[in-house]
Amino acid sequence: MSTPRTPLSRERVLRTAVEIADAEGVEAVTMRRLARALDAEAMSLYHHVKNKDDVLDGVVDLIVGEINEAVEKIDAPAVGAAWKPAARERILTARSIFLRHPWAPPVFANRIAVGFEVVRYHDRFVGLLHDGGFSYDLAHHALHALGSRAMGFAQELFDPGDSDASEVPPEMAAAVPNLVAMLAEVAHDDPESTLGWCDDQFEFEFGLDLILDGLDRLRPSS
Amino acid sequence: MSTPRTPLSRERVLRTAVEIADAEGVEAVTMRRLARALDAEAMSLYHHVKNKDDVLDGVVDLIVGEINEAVEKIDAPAVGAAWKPAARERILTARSIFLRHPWAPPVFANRIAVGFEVVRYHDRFVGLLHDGGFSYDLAHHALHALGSRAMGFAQELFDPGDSDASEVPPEMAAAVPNLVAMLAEVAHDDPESTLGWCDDQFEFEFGLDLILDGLDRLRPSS
DNA sequence: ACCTGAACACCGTTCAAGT
DNA sequence: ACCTGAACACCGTTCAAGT
Repeated sequence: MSTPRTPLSRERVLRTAVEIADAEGVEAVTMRRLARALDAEAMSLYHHVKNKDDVLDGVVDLIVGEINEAVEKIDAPAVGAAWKPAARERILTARSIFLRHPWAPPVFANRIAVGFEVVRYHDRFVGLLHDGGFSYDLAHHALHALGSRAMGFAQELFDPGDSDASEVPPEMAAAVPNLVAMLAEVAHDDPESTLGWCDDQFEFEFGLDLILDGLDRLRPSS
Repeated sequence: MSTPRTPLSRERVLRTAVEIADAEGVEAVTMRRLARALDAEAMSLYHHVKNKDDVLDGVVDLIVGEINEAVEKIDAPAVGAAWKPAARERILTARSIFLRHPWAPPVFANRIAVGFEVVRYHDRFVGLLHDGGFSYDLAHHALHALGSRAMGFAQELFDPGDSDASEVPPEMAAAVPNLVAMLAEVAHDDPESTLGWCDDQFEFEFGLDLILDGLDRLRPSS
């Protein structure tokens, strides 16, 4: 009667979690919902993952695994000044993976535990910087300066360009004259930003290049 | 018998929420816990706040209110090249407020709705940039490039300097040789980072100066 | 108007029991 | 070993009722 179910496994649980999040958002990923998608009971999951936090940690590492696969494929040796376009390409490739999982950045931001794939990504990035002439000390500062940008996404508090100058209520407009003036001048024609609450492509690249250029200037023997 | 209770109000609810978060962390801020601290029932809160999201939004704005108060106090007119030290001081002052509320950055990162104080902070910042010679267009890019740094905190994915080279397990060490080499060289003597999962002071200022310097270079008539 | 108790519809997770 | 049902201790929130 019942088809032979494929057995549960950590791998399968995590992949299913990503599928649910892609389709319905992260908030839809509950232990009960996850179990239902796997045709099992919620409590069965606990034999393959420690708890819900473990699920989210695993999901993060799964996605960074995707990123590592894509990024290490394009890897060409880059010495000296070539570090910058190489780093840029890595980062924009990483970003392209996030565009398929727009719910992921906020989840990443809230994780404390770092999995192997995240460590691996940063290891390769440090290698790239070092080949480019960075001391390990400067490479360390570079990672901090880039923050989440090193992995392809920016976390922004709010997008002042999202609103229209004409839609600011008058009593508020008087209190924030500079923003109103800015909005009047900045035509924001892109229909929507690409990574949800995050950034859009142009602003991401603007900020990225600003930092990469700054780092290049600090690079010894440049 | 019972002392005359001060009546509930949105203000009082939000202030209490901040107190609880300061003392026990944000996860302790539940409607029931909040009500108990106010000597009321959970359901009474709903007459003063719309729901829990509204509480968190309000808490964010309350803290940015603190920041605005501190930041606008130190405001000296800064035209031309003086924009940079002025922006730097604003941002580091904002940061000092966050040091009193280390639980706040992750909460900020997850909010979508932006309150008046957040808008006001950015309005003044845009004004400062404009007085410094930035076009509104460049000021807009600058806000995006700075992201949360404009308000005084950086969100980092993980701190590679947090671990010790000697404590990396051998089988992992072989897989991430660059990080091991970096950790061996980078002596991390600061006892702990200042903003929880975030950044420490030196790295924050390093990244901040990198961006401010880059922006200054793009500034017209510099 | 402001406040309340009981109840509802969810969570993640523990436990003792099944195969 | 792997899986399960019932139950526990929480959530945020609705509702009808109190003053």
